[in-house]
Amino acid sequence: MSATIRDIKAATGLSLATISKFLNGGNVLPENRVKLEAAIKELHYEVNELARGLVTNRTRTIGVVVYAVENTFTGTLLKYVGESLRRRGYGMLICDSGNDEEVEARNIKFLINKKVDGIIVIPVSGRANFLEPAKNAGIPVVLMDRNINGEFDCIKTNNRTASKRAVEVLIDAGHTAIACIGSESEYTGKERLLGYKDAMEAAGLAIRPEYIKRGTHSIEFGSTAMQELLELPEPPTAVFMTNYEINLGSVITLHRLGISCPEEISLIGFDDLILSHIIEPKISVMAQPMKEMGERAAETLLKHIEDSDGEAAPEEMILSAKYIEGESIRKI
Amino acid sequence: MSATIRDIKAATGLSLATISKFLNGGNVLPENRVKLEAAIKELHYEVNELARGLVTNRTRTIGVVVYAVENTFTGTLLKYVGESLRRRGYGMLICDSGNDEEVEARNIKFLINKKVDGIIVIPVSGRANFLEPAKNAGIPVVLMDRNINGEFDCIKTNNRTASKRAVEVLIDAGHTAIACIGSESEYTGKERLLGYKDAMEAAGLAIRPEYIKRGTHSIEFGSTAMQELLELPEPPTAVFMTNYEINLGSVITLHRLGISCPEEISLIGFDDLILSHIIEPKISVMAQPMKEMGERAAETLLKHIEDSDGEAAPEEMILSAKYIEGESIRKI
DNA sequence: CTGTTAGCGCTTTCAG
DNA sequence: CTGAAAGCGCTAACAG
Repeated sequence: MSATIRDIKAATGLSLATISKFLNGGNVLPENRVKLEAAIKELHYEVNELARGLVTNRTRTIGVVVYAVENTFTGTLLKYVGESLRRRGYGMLICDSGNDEEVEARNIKFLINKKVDGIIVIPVSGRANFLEPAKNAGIPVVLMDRNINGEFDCIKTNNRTASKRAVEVLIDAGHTAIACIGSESEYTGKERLLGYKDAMEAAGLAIRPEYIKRGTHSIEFGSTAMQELLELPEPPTAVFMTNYEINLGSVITLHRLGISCPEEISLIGFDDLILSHIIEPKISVMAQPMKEMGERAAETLLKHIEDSDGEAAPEEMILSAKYIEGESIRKI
Repeated sequence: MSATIRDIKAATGLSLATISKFLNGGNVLPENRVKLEAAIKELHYEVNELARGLVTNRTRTIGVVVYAVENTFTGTLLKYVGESLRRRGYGMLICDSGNDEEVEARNIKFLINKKVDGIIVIPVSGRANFLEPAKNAGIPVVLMDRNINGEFDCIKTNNRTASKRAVEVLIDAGHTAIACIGSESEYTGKERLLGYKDAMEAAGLAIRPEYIKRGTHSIEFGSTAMQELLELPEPPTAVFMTNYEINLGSVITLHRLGISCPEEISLIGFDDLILSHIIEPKISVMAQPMKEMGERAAETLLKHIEDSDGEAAPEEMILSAKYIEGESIRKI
């Protein structure tokens, strides 16, 4: 169907080696350059990257595995990762795990078989064995957002510290009955809960078990957890919501029940994605530096690939989340 | 680095042909099957899809090019497309065009060079020449959401009819001063504006030029357009917002200016993505069948690939958007 | 059922 | 600067 280098050879009379050299930016005689350019245009020739990759053992393609593509957080990260990779001349092969660990494991194998030069993962959960095949194949891996066990490079934010800071904002506003809604299976959920406890303890406040809600990373859970908190005999006066989906779910419940924020309940959330700007009132949040995370992940991975620095010790890069003030916290 | 079929040969004593046959699901003697499985596990053998693709001329991979990955609409579509493809044994190679037509054109070439079996595109705009290379290479293409010029298969919704219906809902509620905010460069923007006009004309209502706002497909534009409408000497009593981003932008403005909906202004929007459920009040919308669109796109493309039906006439599949009632329309 | 052989389209020595 | 030849890892005849 499509033209090959042999068709170019037939059209120009040049040898395969010369054509290949030209395709890869090498020097050829001006007259040959003209002939080649004409033949390539004429025949709609495009390099077959399969063949090229087979011999060079490099595909200039990075696999990116995300736990859910439809998620705004991962979508935003993908955007920045993709931009960085493109700038460096790499393509991106995105795989969606659909929050399913089996699919995630298959995605990794798929990418290995496709001979990607490296893999970036925003993992579904905290189990790392699914990355074994990449390790065996010698393919560098960089994790984002959620760390696993220190075996791989990881770009993340100071989840625990930032969470402590978030809760301190509530405490500084005079709140003492502070609840926390978080995801239970993920790395970030665990870290952020620890930050919550850090702040409470540092302030000498009691941690009431009924104020800690843990469940899935979902709008649904955020919604029901908030409702349960409100139905307690002594509901909290402030809530720390530890991820974007929980921010959304919580706010849905408040709207549904007609509870006003910050008058009746104060909120602080995590992640400053578009929603935060549209919800009334504007929620105060700890914002993760999305662009920087994406860029750092791409750069770190490419450094490994291009320096092929064998077995460098895994690095953990921790970026700082920033406090963005909204109007969701009442001083008492 | 990784094991090849030759390593398996050395480990088992079998021939390349037998091993290949086994890898592709062929029958081998039970004892050989045992040997092969052991060797494969032992050596962490994984097929090199580059080599396989080179000889079979099929990669079982579909390229998907979207105008913006971080966009919830495309993310949702990607999710369903990906699920369908996986179910059929195909992988998905996602490329983000970042709303840039040059990047989009490069993405198509990238996918061709990677020898994908087919391409699904949610295009940036209405210019089709960027798909020429795919045509030349004989790679089937299916468009989603935005049609281009009838040269390719396309899965979309009844934008014009659905828009007419949306405006009729406003008219039926007694509104006559109805504005429309839409994107100007895209196929969907144009179609939806036509639907608006259809409804206005059918009802014998004047179409006031100052009530038609056209600009980019963005939250920013939705936001400023709504503001401009409100500042008119005679502001509209109802607004038809023709895409998701414009829904968001418009609502942000209302919130910022403290204008209440539906008391002071009535709204109807397009697309029922998560935001609609969190915004107060719940916006009435025309909802596109996201899952069906994704599935149909995948199925249509695979049919072309697997039947390799040469030059079948391009098909346009039109799905119906559904009216979802919210609380954003006041009867007058 | 198994083995031998040729070749997919490209890059890469190594000579010239 | 150019060319001839070998080979990346796999599949696909064809024989046996």
